[in-house]
Amino acid sequence: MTETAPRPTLEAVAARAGVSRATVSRVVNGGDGVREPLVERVRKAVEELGYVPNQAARSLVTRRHDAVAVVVAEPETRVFADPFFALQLRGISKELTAHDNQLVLLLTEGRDDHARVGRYLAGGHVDGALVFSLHLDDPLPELIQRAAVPTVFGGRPGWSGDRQGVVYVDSDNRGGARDAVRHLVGLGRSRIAHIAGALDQTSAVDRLDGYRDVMVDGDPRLIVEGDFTPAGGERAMRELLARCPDLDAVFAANDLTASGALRVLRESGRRVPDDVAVVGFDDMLPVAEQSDPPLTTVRQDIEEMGRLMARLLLRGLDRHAGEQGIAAAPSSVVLPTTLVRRASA
Amino acid sequence: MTETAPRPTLEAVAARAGVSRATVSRVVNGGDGVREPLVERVRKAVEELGYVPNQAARSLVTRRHDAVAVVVAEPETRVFADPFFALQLRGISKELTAHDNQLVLLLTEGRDDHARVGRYLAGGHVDGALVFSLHLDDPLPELIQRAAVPTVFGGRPGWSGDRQGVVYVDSDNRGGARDAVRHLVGLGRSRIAHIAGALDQTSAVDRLDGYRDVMVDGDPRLIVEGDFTPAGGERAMRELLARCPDLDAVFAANDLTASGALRVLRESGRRVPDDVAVVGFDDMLPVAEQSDPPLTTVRQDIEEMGRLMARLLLRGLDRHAGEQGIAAAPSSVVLPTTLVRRASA
DNA sequence: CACCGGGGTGAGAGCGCTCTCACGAGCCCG
DNA sequence: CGGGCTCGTGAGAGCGCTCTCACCCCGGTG
Repeated sequence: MTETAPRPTLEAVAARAGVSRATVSRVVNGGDGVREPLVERVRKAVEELGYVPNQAARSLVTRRHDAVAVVVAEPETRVFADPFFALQLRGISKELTAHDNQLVLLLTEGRDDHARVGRYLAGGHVDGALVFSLHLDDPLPELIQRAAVPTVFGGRPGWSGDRQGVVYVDSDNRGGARDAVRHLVGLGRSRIAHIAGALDQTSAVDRLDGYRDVMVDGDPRLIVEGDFTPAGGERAMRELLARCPDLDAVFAANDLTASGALRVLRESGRRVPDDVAVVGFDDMLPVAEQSDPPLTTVRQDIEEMGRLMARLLLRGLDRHAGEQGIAAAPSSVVLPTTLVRRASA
Repeated sequence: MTETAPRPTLEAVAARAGVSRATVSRVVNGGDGVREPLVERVRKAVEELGYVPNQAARSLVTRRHDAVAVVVAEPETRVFADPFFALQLRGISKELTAHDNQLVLLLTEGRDDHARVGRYLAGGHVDGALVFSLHLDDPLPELIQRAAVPTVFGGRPGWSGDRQGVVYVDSDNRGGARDAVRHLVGLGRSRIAHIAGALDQTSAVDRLDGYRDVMVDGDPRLIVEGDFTPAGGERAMRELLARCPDLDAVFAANDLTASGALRVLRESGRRVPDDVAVVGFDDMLPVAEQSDPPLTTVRQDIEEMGRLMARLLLRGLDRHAGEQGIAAAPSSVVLPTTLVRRASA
């Protein structure tokens, strides 16, 4: 809690180096077109004075902030129940750092906050935004569209790819689900149930679709909606067992759900994987690896998703600045998933 | 990815409202000392134009940014293995938002990043910093001290409270550990082991101290160092069983460690809690609640810790600005913990 | 040898805001 | 009824930086 000392300005550096402000500015910003001896002198002065450019002054004229907002809709309790969020953030952070951009974190919590975020983005405090908006009825995308800030979404937004110019990064939820179910089929299972996630989220819908892709003409009673939580998994599993005691496999929408299902299966006296094989989704380590038995699941490279989101955004930002030809606007990316085989299936 | 429109300036609002820039500025910043009719006119103009102040221009003159950096040392894999980090962040975010401050997230990863963070903080881009630095040998605190930025630490910093002016928020790790061990004693256990956390972190040291507070003259062979991970818990538990097969209770440094211990105990044929009672720490829900049996553990109010850190920092910032009397510099806070009884002990 | 051109450098005008002052009303008091 | 007050308002000077432009000094050319 110390008082901040007065910091040297460009002017001061210029005086010390015996050059003009303009020259110092040039050196500080790359040094192109300045002759070597001068560059050296300026560098020395910068060093000696411990000069650090004033970002506010710079932004004022450049209209650039080298900062990106990351918006996370809080009601996503899921976001806090697993390391998903943290990993993604790490990927984003790495990429932003590599390009000298700052990360401004905006966590929202209810309607009022949405307005706040909208105002902030519209306020032009950041160059772009990375938004996690997984619910179908989320008002955030709307606000962002109005704020006219370059944006990349994490996860396919609810209103689908219809609106033009919408860029997102997502895992191949549908393909991953297909792989999971196919794996179960390959194991000789035929009565394969699915505990879906909360179906107001695209990831849940996509995983369900993937399941259906494989289980064409499957028994609809084998599908129950969960909510991505262990408790939801338990509830759904009980219902499934009541409905179809003959099921021999379960594909759960995520690992948390699977862990709940596992518990109920154990209670009911079923052996996993002997009687019922179980596959999860996410490969959320503390859960998947520690569960009993360890969970076969679908892994998505979460950190890479984050990194990619940032990369896409920055690329888009460059386009605005550089205008180097018609570098196509970045388009959405869907990352592949991989099946991780453990003991449960 | 849309182009940002040119935004109205103070000047424009002034023109529309038929007043001077100064008056608009006054209204925008609270409206004190401006007569009602004018306030109204200005408000209307602001509304109609959709005016949002340019933060860069404002910062340039006020030297305030209304932004706080949150620095998280990445090597803390622990930080990403549980919702700890996310919860703390949520608490911080809430508090900052309530005071119209932005949250700039700085994740570090190795030495280079430390320098980067040091430069950033020294650059005066933010008004203060909240730093999570849990390792004893962390160079970050040093850098921060040099950057002369008001700072509040999350968790007691390694070099202890000796340096004056250091403010931190921590859980009562020692007290919580005492409660845990006393609970085991109350259960009639006497051969109580402790699997410590990584002892280069103050939280681990404090929990160990708490254990020792109760187990005075305890068998030193009952203490093994872990590393806060399930794998570490397994390893430590094996060693403990080999050393002291007669142990009847385990206090683990955190829930993850406890979950590893639980698995080894099960393997070894011990029943929990009948043969060996187990207590964890953190009350990290997905682990503590889902483990088998559910874990008795020590809960800390993580979100509150975050909120408190932010509050302390903002208060310190105010002091610098307001100078309202000798409002004592904020001092460190240690939050109480509570024992949560479940099935494992 | 005068001229032109180009690259390196400096001067200066803002970017949008806050804040200090000076100023002009009103008001109270003598 | 005039002199001081206060309160409300406007004018204007920066905050520290970037960027355009003019200038100057070269070397190469006609």
